[in-house]
Amino acid sequence: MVTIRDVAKAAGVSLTTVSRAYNPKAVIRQSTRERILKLAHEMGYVPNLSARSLVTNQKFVLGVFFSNLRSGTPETFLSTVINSVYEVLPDDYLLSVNDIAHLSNFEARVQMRMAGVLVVSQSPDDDAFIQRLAQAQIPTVVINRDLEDPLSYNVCSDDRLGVYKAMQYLAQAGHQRVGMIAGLPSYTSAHQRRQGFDDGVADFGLTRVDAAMRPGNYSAQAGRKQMQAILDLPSDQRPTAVICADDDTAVGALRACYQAGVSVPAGMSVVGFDDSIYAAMSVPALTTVKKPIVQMATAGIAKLLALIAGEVDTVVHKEVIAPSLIVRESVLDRHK
Amino acid sequence: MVTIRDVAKAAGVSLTTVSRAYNPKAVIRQSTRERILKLAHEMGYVPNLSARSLVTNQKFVLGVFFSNLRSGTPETFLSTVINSVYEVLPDDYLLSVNDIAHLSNFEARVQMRMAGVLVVSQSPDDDAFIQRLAQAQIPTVVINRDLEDPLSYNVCSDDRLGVYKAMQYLAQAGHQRVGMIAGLPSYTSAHQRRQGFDDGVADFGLTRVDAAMRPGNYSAQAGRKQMQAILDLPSDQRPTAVICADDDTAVGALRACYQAGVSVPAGMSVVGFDDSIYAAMSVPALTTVKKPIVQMATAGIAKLLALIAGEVDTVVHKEVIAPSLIVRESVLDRHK
DNA sequence: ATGAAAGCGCTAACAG
DNA sequence: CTGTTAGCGCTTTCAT
Repeated sequence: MVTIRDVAKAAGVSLTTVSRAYNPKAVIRQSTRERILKLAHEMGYVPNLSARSLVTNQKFVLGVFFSNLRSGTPETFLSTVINSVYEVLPDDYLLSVNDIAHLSNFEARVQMRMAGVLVVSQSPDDDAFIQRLAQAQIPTVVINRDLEDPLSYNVCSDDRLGVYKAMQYLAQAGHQRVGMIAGLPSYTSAHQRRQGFDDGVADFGLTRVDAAMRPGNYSAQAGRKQMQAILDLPSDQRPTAVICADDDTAVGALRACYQAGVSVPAGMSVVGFDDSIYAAMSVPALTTVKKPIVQMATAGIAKLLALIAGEVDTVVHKEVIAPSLIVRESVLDRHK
Repeated sequence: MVTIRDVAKAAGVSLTTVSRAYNPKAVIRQSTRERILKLAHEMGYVPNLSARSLVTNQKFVLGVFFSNLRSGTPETFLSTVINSVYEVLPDDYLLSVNDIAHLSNFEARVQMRMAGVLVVSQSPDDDAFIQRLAQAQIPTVVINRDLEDPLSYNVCSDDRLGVYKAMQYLAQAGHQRVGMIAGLPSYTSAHQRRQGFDDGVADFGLTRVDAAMRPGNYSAQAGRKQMQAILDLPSDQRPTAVICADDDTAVGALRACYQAGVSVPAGMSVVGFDDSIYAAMSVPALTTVKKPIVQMATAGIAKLLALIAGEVDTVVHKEVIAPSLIVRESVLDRHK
């Protein structure tokens, strides 16, 4: 293993000079730096980060935490977020992927070793963890969930607006009677999506079909069961379109329609939320609100890197990104 | 920050003794060890791994590499593999997720810092990377792909057998005329799956419909296009069932049927491969061969940990796991 | 069974 | 602009 000493000897300078060559803001003659860097590279020298960490206390791992990797994390999140992180990750940093629900040894894994943490949060269950990060003074950015009382930087999407846009689209497509299969009441996003629904009904003069306002839990099972209940309604009492709290719910709803022999969108229109990978794959392909996960991840990681670099920004604590509507096949245009 | 010195002082022993308390195989009186460990814990002492690494050269990061996180990695792989790793990961290890196709700085990220690497390989493109790991003497296990000439431990699934099982099922369900939409010819798995098809045709007396033997590339687009071509055949020249090289292809095939007004499975049976997350979600739900990803990951990580621990095993270099058939709705039972 | 001392590879004052 | 020196927190001989 070639160390800084070997390089120093070969270059005919002291350890310190070599060390400085690797430190961008050290004062050193440009020509010496170049000469050393070139030589070091030829010799196959790679700085030992353990040694550096030991003296500087710097860390070279960036942590990404998901609420629960075993269930509930939309699969697209994982790869999308990881990719976004790598876009901008300094090339001596490692990216560690973790699961809040099953984390053990916070001290050794997180506190001692992570330069910063990006939390992709799905639920308030993560609050204890987020608080712990704050206490440990670890630079943290929370994305995906709207933090009520932000202890950390927070980048989230405007879910209310997303559903509102879907409602507008429904109205324009000539729908009048609408229903909704909701999300888990304990989730902030569920309320925001419901709010978008209510605002849409009010602003676009739609009719809320109370018997078609159903509870749900972000699962396909619930989506199926609740859509069955809606389809059990006499056809003149049914809504012509149903907004689902997420794509899983919507896919379940699609299945219920299929099994009941109701064609989508001819007999029932369905709208999802998230734009998960199977939204485009489903039959029919799902019209859905695309959660701006790429934008949240990109903005979040940029902020995190700035925090780590010490560029503190005490003003902006929350950033809200607008989602967009992806029109596919599951909503009928009643004007045609 | 509390260091080993502080603990030593508080316990009235030397640094060395505290260090020994943390080293399972050091000679130290049991009662002293317990006393020290308890005290250290109370004081909030956490061993500094940078310092330990510096002297022992041990590493405390386990790397998981995927062929390409931006495309081609079935989404389920990611979370499944990560979960399997955490099942057994020692709690002072970090898990780092990486992308072979976009890896930079091998030396600093991998060579200097990873105790071992689990490669979830999709294609021969990864061979250069695998070779590099071998050269760098990094404990490595490659899963998911059948390595022709294993430089590393290799855990893969018997894809031939998987398709063969599907063929058997088709035969039992009364199908006679069969076709296939294949995978990328450059992939070993494509050949193995094709072999399973051919073996199935031979052993179960099925009829291979040559006009329905189509190329593919593991994408829904290809699946759709190729199924369209199959559906363009006069109905008496069509196969009654088509095996797809993977679930993406199968989902595309499902769409083609839907658009052509051919109902699945009544008018056409479709079988996938992988058991990806949308296999259960599709309409109709896909009958498919489940790739034993959990088993591969579990076996692979166990082997990797053994390698890291220095328990070398020069005999077994490859482990092959049998996949299973998941019966859902996309195959017609022609006996009914 | 325990302690003293040396040193892992590097950075950070402090001099020059 | 460059070199000398003193550690960072820990493990490891070598004594005792």
